[in-house]
Amino acid sequence: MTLTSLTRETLSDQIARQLMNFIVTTNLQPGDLLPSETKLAADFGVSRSVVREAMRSLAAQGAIEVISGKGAIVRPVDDSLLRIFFQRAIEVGQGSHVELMEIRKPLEVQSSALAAQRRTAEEAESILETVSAMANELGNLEKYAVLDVELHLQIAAAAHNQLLYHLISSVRTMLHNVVLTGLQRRKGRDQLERIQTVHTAIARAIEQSDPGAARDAMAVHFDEAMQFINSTG
Amino acid sequence: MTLTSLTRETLSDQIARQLMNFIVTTNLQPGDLLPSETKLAADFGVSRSVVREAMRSLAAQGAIEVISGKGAIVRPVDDSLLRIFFQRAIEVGQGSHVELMEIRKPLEVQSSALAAQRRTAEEAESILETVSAMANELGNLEKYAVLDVELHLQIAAAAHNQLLYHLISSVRTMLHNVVLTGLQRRKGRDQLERIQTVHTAIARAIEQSDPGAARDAMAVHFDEAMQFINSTG
DNA sequence: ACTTGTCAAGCTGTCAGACAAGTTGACAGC
DNA sequence: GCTGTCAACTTGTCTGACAGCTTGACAAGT
Repeated sequence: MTLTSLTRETLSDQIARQLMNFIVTTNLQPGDLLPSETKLAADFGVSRSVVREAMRSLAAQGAIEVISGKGAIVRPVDDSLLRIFFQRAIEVGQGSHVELMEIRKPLEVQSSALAAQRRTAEEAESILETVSAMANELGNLEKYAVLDVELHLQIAAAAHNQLLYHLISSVRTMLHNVVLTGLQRRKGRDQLERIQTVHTAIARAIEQSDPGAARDAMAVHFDEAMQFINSTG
Repeated sequence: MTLTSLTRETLSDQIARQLMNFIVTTNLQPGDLLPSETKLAADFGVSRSVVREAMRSLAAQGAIEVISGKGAIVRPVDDSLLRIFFQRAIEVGQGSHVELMEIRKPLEVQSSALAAQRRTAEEAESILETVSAMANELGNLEKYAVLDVELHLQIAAAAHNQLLYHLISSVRTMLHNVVLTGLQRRKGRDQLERIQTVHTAIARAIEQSDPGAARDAMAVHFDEAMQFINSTG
């Protein structure tokens, strides 16, 4: 017989669970208002403190947002939880920016391949537009960086995989400074033009529904980016 | 001039942030005890309720664990936040098991390649041991499934990328039932032997420090797995 | 018709104080 | 050495209170 330490579930934990369940089963949509703390406390037969602590849990997990004087509204699923995870892991030294890049590469490669398979005509067009807009900003690093984010997210969106999108988006956010540094190291116009060439290849492969080519081009893109991030000095 | 809606930060949010900061800067390790709620309330000059709500936030994010009658201890970084994210995304219909598989594949492929580059001698050996242990359980699906999880996690550990490890571990947990179903569809002994062959190829490539071969073998493994998951009936 | 001022009702944020229940360590008794 | 008891400290929950914010209704003034 094996023994396992037992823990009574606290009231607020139970209520947090029930509230989450309530949101899902009654199909509450982002923006919808939850009952007030007083009412919930009465319904559950507990004090307001307990309900408040339950809501604090859900708010900390990004499931709801509590607005003072108004109430608690349901929040859409976004990448905030992922960002908290990555942030904390790095803070505590359980992860690094290099590790993030090692995750980001295969995800973006997959994103590129899926986009080539699933992109709508509109998505393909707007990706090509972004790439040509970037061609005009080779002299403006800041604008180029902004468009670069946009491009990668457009591709991720065209992959039509929301989990993948959130992952890429959150990892990208964490790496923002690293990417910028990498770009700055390639200040030379010829270097930026090389990036532009690869970007074009990716976009074209997606537009031509060629997953293999899209995958390869994105892989090249990341291998080259890695070089400039690692080149110290 | 652009206007932006402003929000006062609540006391508990401030305290949650400061507490997290305190944990990191004073280098508290998992298991270490935080000051008591009463003491913190006194130190911060606020009521105990506020401190409690702050701790509830951190507990919901898995940063600490509050034990009744004892105190709050620091928790190690694990994949609980990731699991909450995936769980919620799927509950709300913002994600699916297919999407999870599409994420899992590139991550495990990368994991396999990195493991081939970085595995220690001990890791290579224990991976090979697991594979040969699986060879003896071809008739026992349950045991085989348990060892399968172990193998993939051993490989992820050998990749020496903790973020990647947590991601793979959490995605795998979410897919547990799907994987089991996939295995059951391959009940035929010859089918399981095919899996075993590929597993062996992966392990051998890792042992021989051949990232390319490891990558390819893992990709094949997932492509074949996908077939049996998708084959309805 | 449209803005403005005011007010009441309801909500969240915070406080103080209380008691129950769990944990721990010290210590006496066997 | 083991056990039972007790005191000190901790978290869990409750109650009642008040400040500050949000919203909607409504009257007053243009």
